[in-house]
Parts: sequence; C-alpha cells; structure tokens
Amino acid sequence: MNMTSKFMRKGELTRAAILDVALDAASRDGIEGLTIGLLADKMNMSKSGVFAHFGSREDLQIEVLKLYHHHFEQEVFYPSMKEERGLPRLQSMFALWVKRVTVEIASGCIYISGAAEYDDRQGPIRDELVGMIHAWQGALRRATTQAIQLGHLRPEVDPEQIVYEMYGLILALHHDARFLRKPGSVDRAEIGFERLIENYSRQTAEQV
Amino acid sequence: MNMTSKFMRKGELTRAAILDVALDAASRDGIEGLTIGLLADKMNMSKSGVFAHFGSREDLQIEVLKLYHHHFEQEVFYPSMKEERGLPRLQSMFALWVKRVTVEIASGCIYISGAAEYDDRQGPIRDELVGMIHAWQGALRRATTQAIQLGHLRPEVDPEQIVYEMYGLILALHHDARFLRKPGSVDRAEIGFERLIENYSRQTAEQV
DNA sequence: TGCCTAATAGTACGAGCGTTCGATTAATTC
DNA sequence: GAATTAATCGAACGCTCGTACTATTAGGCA
Repeated sequence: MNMTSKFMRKGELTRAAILDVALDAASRDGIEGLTIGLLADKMNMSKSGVFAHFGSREDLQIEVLKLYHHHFEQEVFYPSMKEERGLPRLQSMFALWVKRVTVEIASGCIYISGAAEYDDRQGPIRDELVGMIHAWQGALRRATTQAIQLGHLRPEVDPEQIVYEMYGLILALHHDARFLRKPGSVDRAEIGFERLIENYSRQTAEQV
Repeated sequence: MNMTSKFMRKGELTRAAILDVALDAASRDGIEGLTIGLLADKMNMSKSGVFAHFGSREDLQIEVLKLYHHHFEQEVFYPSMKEERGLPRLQSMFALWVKRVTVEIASGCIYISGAAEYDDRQGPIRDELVGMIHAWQGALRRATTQAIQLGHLRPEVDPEQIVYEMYGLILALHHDARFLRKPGSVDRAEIGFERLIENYSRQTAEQV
C-alpha cells in the first residue's frame, strides 16, 4: 500500500513518509490546510528538514494529489478494469467507489473536498485536480458507452447523464455521511444507483 | 434585497454593508477564507474599524451564514411555500434551488462549500451550518411527505430517499458547473429530477 | 577508516493573521 | 452650539506562515 522499499535512499524514504502523513492531514483539513510546520511536528522533524524535500509548498500539495490519485486507481479503477466490459464493470466502479468513500467518511475524499477548495482559484493545483477528475469521469463515461454498445443499457441513453447522476449519488453520500453524519446514507446511494441502472436498462412505457 | 434602511444608525448601516461584502467574499473563498484585513481593504476601512462591529472573526462568520440563510429563504423557500402542497411545491423547491445554484455558479453556494469546509471541524460555525442544512432538508422532506399523502407520489416511497437524490443532483450541478465549468449541467439536473419524480409517481412493472 | 555528498537542523526574515487599547473623529442628542 | 456617545483609526502585540540561508550531522562508497 505505501510506496517505500528498503532499497530506497534515506531521503526518498522520509520523503515518502512525509507524503503519507501529508495525505492523511490533507484528507482531514483539505489541501489548502496543509502546513509545513504541522507536518514537521507530526514527523518530529524541523520545518526546514521537511521543506527540503519539496521545492515549495505548492509542489508538496501537488505530490499529495498524485499520491491520492494513485491510491484511488489502485482501489477503485484497476480492480474494476478486471471485470468484464459493460454493465458489470460500471457496477464494480460504483460499488468500489462507494466502498472507498465509506471508508473515507472518517478522513475525507480529496477529489470532493478539493473540488470545493479550488472551484474559484486557478493555478497548477487546480489544473492537476481537474485533470484527475476528468480522467475518472472519462473512465466512467467509457464504461457506460461500452454498456450501451453491449446492449446492457438502452441505446438512446446519454452517457454524460449516467455519469452525472452517479457522481451526484456519491457527492450526496459524502455530504450526508461525512458532514451531517447521517446513518443509512450508503443504502440510499445504492438504492439510487440501482434505480438509475434499472431505469436505463429496460424498456418502459414511453421511451425518450 | 439588502437589509438596510435610511432610518438605521450609521453603525448598523456600515455593519450591514460589511456583511454584504463579506457574504460575497465568503461565497468565493469560503467561510474559512474570510479575513478582516481583506474586508477592510474592500470597505476602505481600517482593520480595527471593521473588527469593532463584531466581537470576533467567528461572530462575523456566523453572521455571514445567517445572511446567506436569509437570502436562501427569500429566494427558494418562501416562494415555494406559496405553491400548492404536494408535488407542485416540491417541484418549485427544486426548480428555484437549481435556479439559485445556477446564478451562484460564478460566486458559489455557501451551504455546499461550507459542508466541505466544516465536515471535520467542530464549534459554533459548524453547528450553525448543520442547523441550516437540516432545516432545508427538513422542508424538502415535509414537502415530499405531503406529496405522498396527497397521492402524488407512491405511498411506499421513502421521503429520505427522494431528498437524498435531490440533494445529489444539486451537488453534482455545483460540482460540474462551478468546479469543472462543464456546460449542460443544468439540463442534466433537471432530467435527473424528472426521472426521479416520474419513477416514484407512477406504477411500474414491479413495485418495491 | 576517511571522504564526499546527502539529509537534517537552526535561525532569521517579511508578511499576514486576529485582537487589544488608547486616541481621534464623526454622528446624535440636548 | 455644546455635550455626549458612537464610530473609526492607528499602532502594537504575539502568533504562524512559507521560504532562504548557513551550519551541522549522518549515510554511502572508496
């Protein structure tokens, strides 16, 4: 799970350790809440010792984003790609995504908190974040398109609409479970997704 | 729209003006991004001059939340309460909510950004925010319950599920339109809502 | 072991933060 | 208009921030 090995040089090792701690801190307090001094405390190092591993705070923040992205890929994206194309893969993507956000209720999803933090700023951090979320939405869209091509979903379905609603269900999960601490949110996310698929996979009285 | 009048004392007048500017700033940079010095600059006042109107920064932040809540009620809640009970009222609530978020794409919805900022902090600001969002979700739930009682929605429908999915559609709208700047998001929110209502208002092949 | 370089510590700087306090100006009341 | 109170300013405090420098320690290799 973590990216260290005993064959790394000392510096790379502590750098990786700092990033692990930084990811944890950023999950809780946001990317913008990351602070060199705070990391130094948690690492029992001096500020300058921590700082020396990154050219700037901004670089550190971007490295944290990349690390989060890596974890997300490992836990959600790659396992789903092993499922067969079409609906099974799409369902796996959603299920693992829910699972991950559920685990993250205590810590927080950086894609979601980051989107709120950087919706009005510009610069490299925002660009990095937008790129990652585009990548994930793109993967969802491709899986949906394949599900349509394979006849799992109705041909006139708009993949963007599916992705939009899936994202909404996850955002609501994060909102209700993490912020409001309301129980039962996971069930509601899953019910919503089942209704979404049910709705777009079978013929109903009037088609669009 | 703003809450000033020529019969107020000078102090109350500038206090209200500061809050207007603060609300605007907080919409963009978040409640946590509010800064006395920044407000002083925008108001062409001294830091201490601004500060004197509030006992602390935290008080200022809470006042900003209350002002936002007031606007939200005026634009979304009260107009919807004039619609007839049940589905029409629920539809009005969603439509005005979408309309408000659409207008806010340039500035930002404080309920949504605040939820991300305070999902892991505690204190009076979080409490205030949670209270407001509970109030709004409660209103949505009541409208849904009435729609069920009046036969507009199927009797076995779970109001919490409806509110959850409505909230998700709005969160996705905020995410895609404001953060990703993706066009067509408003349409997707409305299509999602229509499908939601359609789905829970009519008999389908197998009921839950 | 000794050397060279990599890794960390220590200190300092300038800026911005919320807040306090006393002085000063403006508005309100008599 | 004078007296009184409200509103605003200006300077200062202690704190934390990111970053730049130099000094010191530890690691890796001959």
